[in-house]
Amino acid sequence: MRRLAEELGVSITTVSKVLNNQPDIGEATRKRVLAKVAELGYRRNAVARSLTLRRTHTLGVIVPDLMHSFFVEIVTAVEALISSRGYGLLVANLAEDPAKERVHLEMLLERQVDGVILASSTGTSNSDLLRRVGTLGKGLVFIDRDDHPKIKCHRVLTDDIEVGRLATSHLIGLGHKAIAHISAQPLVHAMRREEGYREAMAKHGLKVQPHWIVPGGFLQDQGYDAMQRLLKTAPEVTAVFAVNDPAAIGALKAAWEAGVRVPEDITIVGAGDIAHGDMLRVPLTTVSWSRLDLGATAAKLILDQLEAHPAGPFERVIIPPRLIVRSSCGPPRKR
Amino acid sequence: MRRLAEELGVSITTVSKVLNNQPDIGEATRKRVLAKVAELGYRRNAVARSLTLRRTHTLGVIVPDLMHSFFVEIVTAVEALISSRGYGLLVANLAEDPAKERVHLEMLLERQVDGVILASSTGTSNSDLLRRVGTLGKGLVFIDRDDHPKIKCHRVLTDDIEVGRLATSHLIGLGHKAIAHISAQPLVHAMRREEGYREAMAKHGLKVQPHWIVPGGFLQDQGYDAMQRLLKTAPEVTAVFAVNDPAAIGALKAAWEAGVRVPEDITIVGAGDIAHGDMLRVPLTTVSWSRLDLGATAAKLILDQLEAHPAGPFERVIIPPRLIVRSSCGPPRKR
DNA sequence: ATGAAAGCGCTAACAA
DNA sequence: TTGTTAGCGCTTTCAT
Repeated sequence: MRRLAEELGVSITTVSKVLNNQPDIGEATRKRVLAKVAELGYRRNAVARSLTLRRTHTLGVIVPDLMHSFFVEIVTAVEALISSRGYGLLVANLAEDPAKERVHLEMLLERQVDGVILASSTGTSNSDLLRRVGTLGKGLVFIDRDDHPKIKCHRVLTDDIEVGRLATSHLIGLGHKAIAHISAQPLVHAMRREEGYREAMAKHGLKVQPHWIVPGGFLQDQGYDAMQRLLKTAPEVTAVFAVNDPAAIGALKAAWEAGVRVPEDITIVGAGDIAHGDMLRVPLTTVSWSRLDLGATAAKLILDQLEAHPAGPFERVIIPPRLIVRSSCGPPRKR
Repeated sequence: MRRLAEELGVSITTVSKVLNNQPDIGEATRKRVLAKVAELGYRRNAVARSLTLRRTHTLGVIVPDLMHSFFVEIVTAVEALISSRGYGLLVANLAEDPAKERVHLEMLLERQVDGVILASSTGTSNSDLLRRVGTLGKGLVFIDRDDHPKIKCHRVLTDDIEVGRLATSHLIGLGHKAIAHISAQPLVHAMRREEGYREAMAKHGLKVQPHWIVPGGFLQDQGYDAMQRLLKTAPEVTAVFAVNDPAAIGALKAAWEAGVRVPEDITIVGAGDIAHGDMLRVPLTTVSWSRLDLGATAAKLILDQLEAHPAGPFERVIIPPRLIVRSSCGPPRKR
């Protein structure tokens, strides 16, 4: 910038003003500066700019598992929206290791991001840091999560109880009675899916046997293990609602390997609408809510808070879930 | 930091030195400072730090399609490695719109990233910017790409000719003679896959009919369209090598919808080893090279250049491809 | 319409 | 061992 000013014989201030479209600059000077900028291929230093402005025009996003298409789709939506508004996106992946969350949060805070979009994989830790994010005037949005009830921030999520109800009611509607659930602890969205499952069962007068609820997790391997256990301990079960699609796919795999056919012998429904779920060996019936809406809404909320309504209320946006019927579910048969 | 210094009655410099583990600080002072840091929950401002250091400890990565598991896996590997070394990752997605590449590159340069990892979707544009990346002393690595022959930078890629050979030879070995190729232009890695296809055909004395090469692209929809055309124009074809897995999946879909069975009526092989490729309706035979190695190597090269060997030679690392046989390929039959 | 000067929060010579 | 000083490249009052 100094170089520009020197070559043009104007002050640095003038250059700065042109670059920021300040109105108090003569048309002639403006043109000259702009020409020089183009000639030298000058680009202003966002780091220096951030230091004075106390704005980095950078957001951070933390996801539990970047390999899962669900989160990738959210990140993609966020990136698309904010990059069109001149923001950059720092991506941090927990790789399902909750301990990393703190490190990543600190990394983002150190880098002075203007806001954080978080799909936490821990329901209780790091609330000190999260609180600080708000205190520092930064934006904070929880996506697909409803933990940390004390933290004041935007939340964009689906109705997870409804997710559980939708999946379970579908199975019940097909005629199933012995319906198992592969669960995940201890995040509230997982617990709510289980709650929806229980509600649907109760509503139809079906009693849930304790051993029908098998602790699994959000990962394919965990769904696989859970299903293996389930096949042994609960031969009466004809249908399974898995907490999410990766777990459902793991369950599918475990079933095949055990020679149990899906959907003929056992029926499986997932949640989250994983990529290529329609192309699977058994196209997966699932519950879907828009990742695009989720990501775009989160991005919009945070950008609005930052640029338009710094003191606006904290929103809570529900992305409605809907059932997607494919072929992994059928009526019950004896096994 | 000033606050820290004031409360402790020492100079800002002293605090800075402690924070940077400088050896010329008394043990007592060091402890006092560290205690205060913990007490106040102080974290240094990376923006200010970057300004003086002229290092942001941030890398940028640009990928053509974040939704494609191939690139997500690379990004994941990069993020895992660099975040463990204290670096942040700015992610930019082209969403298969090559025009965005320039904007994203400028965004990264403006933000003074220490290096950029690039899987370009344009073979010729933006070489001015790319050259500048090198000039500015920043790291630059091409991943899975070998375009811009004039640009001096690290390159981590696979042997794409071999990819084409591997896929095609497999089909030939199965007894196929009329083998089509769904191609993509104009990036050299795509052209090399086609070259490998031609080589393998030639080596086995098979003549490639011009209409067997159908222009497609890297996207599922493009593979779908290409296959639809192919089914009409080349009924003699019994096997297809698609430029990548998404295109192969599109082709699979087009085949099913046309009532053509895979692999019985037509056999399909892809490239890139997409996530869940083994769980597809027809588990996809493909050529695979490690995305983890690709990403980790790229990250290592750039970090080494930055921290250890600023003047080291530009490396060219080849990640070897290998065939993964699943069930989308079988021997030829009449259609 | 233009510019001088101060300052954003930090690091690094160099002195003391 | 500690502190003083001068920037890093930019924006922003406030004069002129």
